[in-house]
Amino acid sequence: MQQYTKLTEQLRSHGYRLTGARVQVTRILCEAPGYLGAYDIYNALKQQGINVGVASIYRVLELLCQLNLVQREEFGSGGEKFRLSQKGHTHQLVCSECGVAKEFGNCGVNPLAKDLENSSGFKIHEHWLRFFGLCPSCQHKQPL
Amino acid sequence: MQQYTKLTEQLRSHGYRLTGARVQVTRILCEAPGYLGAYDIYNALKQQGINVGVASIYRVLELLCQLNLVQREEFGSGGEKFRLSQKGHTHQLVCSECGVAKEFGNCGVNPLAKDLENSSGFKIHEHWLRFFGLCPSCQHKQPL
DNA sequence: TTGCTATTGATATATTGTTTCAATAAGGAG
DNA sequence: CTCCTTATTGAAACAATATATCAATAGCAA
Repeated sequence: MQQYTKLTEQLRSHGYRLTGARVQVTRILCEAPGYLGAYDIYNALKQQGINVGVASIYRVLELLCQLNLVQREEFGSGGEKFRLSQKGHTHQLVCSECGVAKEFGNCGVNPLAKDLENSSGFKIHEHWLRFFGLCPSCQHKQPL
Repeated sequence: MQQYTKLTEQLRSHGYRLTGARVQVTRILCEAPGYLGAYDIYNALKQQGINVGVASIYRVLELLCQLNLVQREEFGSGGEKFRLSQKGHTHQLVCSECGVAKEFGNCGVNPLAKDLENSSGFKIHEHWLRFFGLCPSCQHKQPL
């Protein structure tokens, strides 16, 4: 998992100790297909017999966010979600059930951005385009 | 405040009783300039000497959301925020410095949504388009 | 006014997030 | 490899937000 190695090296090279908590949280993030909440990570680790305090998980996530290695998001209820930083700006297709997120390519909103800059006086430097829905696998699950 | 009357009539015409809790929560929403959290409403009412249980506030908000009279959002930490429905779905121009948000009109991404449904198998039910930038006033402030 | 029942507030509980602090372990020095 | 410093940790207490339950209440139709 070269992604994982890259992250831990980033931590080291910024002078941070490579501790158990950091290693484990980073590993879970690398293994996850999409967004995870702090308590998702906590439970995943617990299930693997690894105990990392909730506070530490938040601390690691905060640190990884500061280093731009992880992105923090929130959508729907249930607090903030995290995942490995992706290249480029955010164009996502997010499953509102399981949190899986797929990126997609260009979106064609740049002309609109230009118009908005002119009409609003804002200096736009970023945009998100995000679709929410049910992924194929969640569509087939039984509703409880 | 005709907005307020419209909301209460909507409730009545859907067969819901016009109760104290519904009236008060609706009124606060009508008076507010922007987004409010459930506890913001709770405290606003308390300050006016009106007691409405937290549970009821959530119930009223849920109901108003179902009737599409209120929109639920979340940005930043601190849970969900609510405000009266605006026309159209969420297309915002957000100042990354001061948080001011301006809505803007239609965005033309629906064709893209269709394409994505076909190529991904997702069942899309919502989207966000959000631009981030510096609003005119923040452009003139000194950087710290 | 009365009676039915949708609706409520209180309460308990769950979930998410932050703070504090003594104990621990990472990793450089020797 | 061992010691030492101190960055980092986990536990626990706390705070804020959200939901479930249930007996009591208040809307509203008749």
